[in-house]
Amino acid sequence: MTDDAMTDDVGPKVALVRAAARRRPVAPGTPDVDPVARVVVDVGLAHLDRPFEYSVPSALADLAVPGARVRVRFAGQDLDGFVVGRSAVAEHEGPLSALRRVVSPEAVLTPALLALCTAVAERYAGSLGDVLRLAIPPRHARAERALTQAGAPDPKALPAPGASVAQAWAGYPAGASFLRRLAAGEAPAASWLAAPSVDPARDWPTALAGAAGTALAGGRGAVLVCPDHRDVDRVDAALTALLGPGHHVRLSADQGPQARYTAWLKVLRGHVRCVIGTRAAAFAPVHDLGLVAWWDDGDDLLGEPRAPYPHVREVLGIRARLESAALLVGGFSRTTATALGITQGRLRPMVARPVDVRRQAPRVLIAGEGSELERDPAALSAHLPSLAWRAARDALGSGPVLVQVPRRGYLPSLSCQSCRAPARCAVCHGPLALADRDAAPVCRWCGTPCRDFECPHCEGRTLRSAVVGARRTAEDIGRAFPGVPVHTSGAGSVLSVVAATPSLVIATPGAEPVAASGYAATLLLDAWALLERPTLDAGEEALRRWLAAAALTRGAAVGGVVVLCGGPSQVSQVSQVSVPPVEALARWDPAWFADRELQERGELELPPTVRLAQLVGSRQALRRARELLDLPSGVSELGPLPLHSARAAVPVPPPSPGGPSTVSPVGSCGTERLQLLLRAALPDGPGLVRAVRELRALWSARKEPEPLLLRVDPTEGIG
DNA sequence: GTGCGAGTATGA
DNA sequence: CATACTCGCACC
Repeated sequence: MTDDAMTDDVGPKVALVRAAARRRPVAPGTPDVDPVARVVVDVGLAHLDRPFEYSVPSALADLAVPGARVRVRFAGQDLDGFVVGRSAVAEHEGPLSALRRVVSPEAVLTPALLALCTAVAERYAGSLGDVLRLAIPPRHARAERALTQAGAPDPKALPAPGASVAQAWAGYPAGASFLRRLAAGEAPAASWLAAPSVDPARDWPTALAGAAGTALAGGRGAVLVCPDHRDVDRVDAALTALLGPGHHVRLSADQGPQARYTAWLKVLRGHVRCVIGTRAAAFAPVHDLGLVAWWDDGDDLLGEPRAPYPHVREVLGIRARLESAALLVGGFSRTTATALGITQGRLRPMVARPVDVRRQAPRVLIAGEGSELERDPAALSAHLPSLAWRAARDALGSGPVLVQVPRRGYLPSLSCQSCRAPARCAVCHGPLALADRDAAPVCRWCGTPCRDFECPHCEGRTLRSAVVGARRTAEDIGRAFPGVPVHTSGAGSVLSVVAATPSLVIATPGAEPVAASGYAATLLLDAWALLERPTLDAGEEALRRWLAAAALTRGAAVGGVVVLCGGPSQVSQVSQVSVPPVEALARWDPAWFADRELQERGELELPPTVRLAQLVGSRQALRRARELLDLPSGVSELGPLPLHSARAAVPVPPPSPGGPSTVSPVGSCGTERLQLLLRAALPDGPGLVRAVRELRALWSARKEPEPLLLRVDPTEGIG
């Protein structure tokens, strides 16, 4: 920092700064052009989340372009940052340090990306630095060099979106006008409920690719996001089929650093304008963006697990607005968040004709209605209702049968044999689970093995499995259908496709392989297990998973059948009562369910009809947080309550005699973590989020000793 | 977070 | 009066 540039240029006041900042360094090596750089420094402190000014040594004048990665001295350490602007004069009164190094002159933080990341940080009360880390992949110098040497590719001729796109969207009356407006450079926004189709010319990946192709043909770019890489594979293939190679790139977490950065650079440099990828692809710096689209809004993989936890829905929604792009959210089901967009007039519904849905959707049967007393020994041994067993047996004559099981692993969840209460850890009251067939049960929260179980309610000492998991089911079902090949797909080994020949495919939700020309039948097991999850979205999530599996099944017109097992209707008295997710599946009417669910959320003042913010910490931390919080009017406080109260259906028994000191804290279970929820009506949401952001800055500036977690739009602990 | 200066405590 | 330490705040 011995640079003389630093002393020279702290001069006249700032009136002309804005005009001067617009000039670009023209003559290489000219030292006096915009010698001040505004730098967003990655200092992990909330109250320092703003640009700082540095002097630009003349040797770096041409390299330190807006968007470049740099290294700067900050508070005695070398930190990474991005140049976000250059100017002739500093606004900062004191002396400036010099940029230490330009890591790469590649302008990775484009103005559009900066605007997007700033808006996302604001929306989630997070820091810009955190969002930039999600948006910009780590630099890979070799990829940068290799791509530079390769040079920009010749723009290949784009095939005009022809009959194939029209065909993929033919089943949707609103499709033609959406595509027309998209092609014309407008910004339509739609919630697309895909009709199930096992016809590759009309399936959802082809339709999505067609929408992207339409944006490209209109001279604009497209960003497509899918929850996982298998969905990305399908859309990737559909894009290649439609556009040929070279017009799109893929950006997904399963790529290596070099492949990922190469693909990202191709987008940044404008070599391609179409991206298909997993959630981080929502930030891909596509030029002239014309379309943002994502698939399966309800999949929790679209929620970023790192701070500030932005959801693809919000990122792409903000982005469509900032860049005037069309927006398309697709799925076999519709989330309440998307249904809200429709009622607010932000989204237009795009659905198939009822007659097409009826033909293309499988027939849905609810096991337990009517013939439940009839028992088959083979069905019994497979733990299947006989209706399901017979459906599978019949279907195996003509193709593969999918069996969806809601939980992974072997006997995953345990309860008391005598009173059926969920078995809980003696240390922290987390749920007990069997990881292996032979090992002792283990707490899923703190990992403590449980050697001698004693039920706090009935003093029973025996455990039973509450839900039969995937591996167990595969063994049982395999025995029930001797001679039929059995495939499993789930955590660890996920299959993407299975052949059209008869086989049994046991899969956990989200891991169902696609069967060429569709499954002949699909069994959905343990419906209760999904429905009774004590989370806000249990019904929505159950229906989403059922529809996703059912959509891989042949249409009713060609004998496709889905059997829902272990659902509420298996208790025949309950079948009279409407269980909305079950009814929505049977009628294949996700729109009805979403509307109904949204209305219920509205009546109960639950998200997405209100804005929630969550504070998590010790009792002292929350007390202090409330002192520092400057809440606008209209925000209500709920709690503080123990964080896991929703999941801990069992009351917490008193600590064993001998005092709390004998119970050693294990993991996070030892410290008492409470949550305080802040709730605001949607119009007051920005005020709530601003208050949370200010609290975060204060907490950091005051060096509060206790940790405090702040989260806007929490997903856990709000059941 | 780190570095530093002001202010305060401690001891020869 | 010199040195050791804490506290508070700026960090460009």
